[in-house]
Amino acid sequence: MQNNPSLRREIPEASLRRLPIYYRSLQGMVAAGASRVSCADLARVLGLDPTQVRKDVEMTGIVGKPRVGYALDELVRWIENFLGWNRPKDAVLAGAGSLGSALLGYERFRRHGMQIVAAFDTDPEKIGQRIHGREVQPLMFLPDFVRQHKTPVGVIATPAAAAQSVADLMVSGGIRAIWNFAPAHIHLPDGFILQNEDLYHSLASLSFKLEANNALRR
Amino acid sequence: MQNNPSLRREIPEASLRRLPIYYRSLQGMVAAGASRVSCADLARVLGLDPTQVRKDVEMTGIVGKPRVGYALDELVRWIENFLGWNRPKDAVLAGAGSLGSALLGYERFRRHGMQIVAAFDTDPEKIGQRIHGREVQPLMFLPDFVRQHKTPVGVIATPAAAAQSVADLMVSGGIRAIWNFAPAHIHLPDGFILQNEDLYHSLASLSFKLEANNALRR
DNA sequence: TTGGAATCGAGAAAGTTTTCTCGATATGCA
DNA sequence: TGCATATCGAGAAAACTTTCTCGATTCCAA
Repeated sequence: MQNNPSLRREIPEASLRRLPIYYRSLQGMVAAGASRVSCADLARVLGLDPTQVRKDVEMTGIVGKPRVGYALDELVRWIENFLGWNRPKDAVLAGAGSLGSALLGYERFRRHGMQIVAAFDTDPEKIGQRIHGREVQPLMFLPDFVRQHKTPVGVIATPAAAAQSVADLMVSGGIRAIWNFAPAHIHLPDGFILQNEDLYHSLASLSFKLEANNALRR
Repeated sequence: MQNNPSLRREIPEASLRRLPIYYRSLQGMVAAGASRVSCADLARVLGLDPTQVRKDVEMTGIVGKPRVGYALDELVRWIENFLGWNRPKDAVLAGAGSLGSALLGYERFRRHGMQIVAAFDTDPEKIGQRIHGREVQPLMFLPDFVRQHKTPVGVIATPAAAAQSVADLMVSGGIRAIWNFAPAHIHLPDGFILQNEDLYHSLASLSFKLEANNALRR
């Protein structure tokens, strides 16, 4: 089960986002006591196209048996390994508001490739508080922390106005990837990884579909 | 500025998700005192392809002037109208944990097509509490509330295990769209709108890219 | 008034993702 | 053992999205 970097290029984003769905279903099947699974099974449960599932699953590098499918536990491990979920990366959090606090409480991130090891904020009220076991530190300490601990990931849960400067701070400390929850466009130098988690994107999609649905009903 | 339902079909999801990005940039430009904007301007600021921006903007139905672009305030209004962000829909929240509480605090949802008007939970500790001005009610009251107020949207911020049953409850009350924050696959009858907001999707993408990046550095 | 430059709008081309099709192979049953 | 069936794996086709190209229009400056 090796990761050939040359094979790891050119993976469709859409496939990447479907793997967690499979992963979750598979874990449910494990819990239900199953030991083998086929792409057709997965597709049936999730309402997806079987071929699409197969293509996605093939990406991980696993080889199945015709007429049988895959060994359930093996497929789970291949997905974990493919996504790097079995090698959790450290992350720092900027912004300990309600969203940031909620993120700090998500212990399960650890089993999905990430653990938040420190939290930072500018609010004197928040600094020094402990949230889910981590003490909130002054934001200005963030770059040093990242530098010393070689933290690869930064999570931004600040107001939009602060997002870019926080990102710059993270970059200055040597972070390599940013998970941005602030509703703001962030610019990073080339080679840095940016993952935006913008609720307003979903809200746009949801709102539009609802309007279209309204129109249909008239 | 009318919404022709026949024109509102077949909008690429990707375009729908880019509109909020434009919207935000445009508001920044308004704040900066600009009065006109071209697709080229937007593309430059956001690092996107100008043609793509133009195609997306055209979807809203706005007509621009060659050599000039669009009137800034007009474009903002067209996007709002296209997405339905100027006609906020009521929503009920199920699950008043840390994420649910954070969502209740997002007053800005109202300007983006949605307002959470009530919160529900099963935890006796939480029931009766006021969170950001709304009292948490017993989950079993949700269907009646939805029925009486004709609430179109349900937000699920419960643990994964409860997600499907909460969704069924919402459907039974006559909800039409569900915004699901629980990491669970939800099945809805045909015709219902489901928007999944799954942090693990992003985590998969982020983690994978980081691994690929690691591989490059070796 | 006229020429040049910038932009829109629309259609064509290229690229990407999803779906279809088919051959190979393993399993279970007669 | 031999046959029917389910599934993988791979390549082709179809659908969709993004990017390219070009003509039409408007503004600005000479």
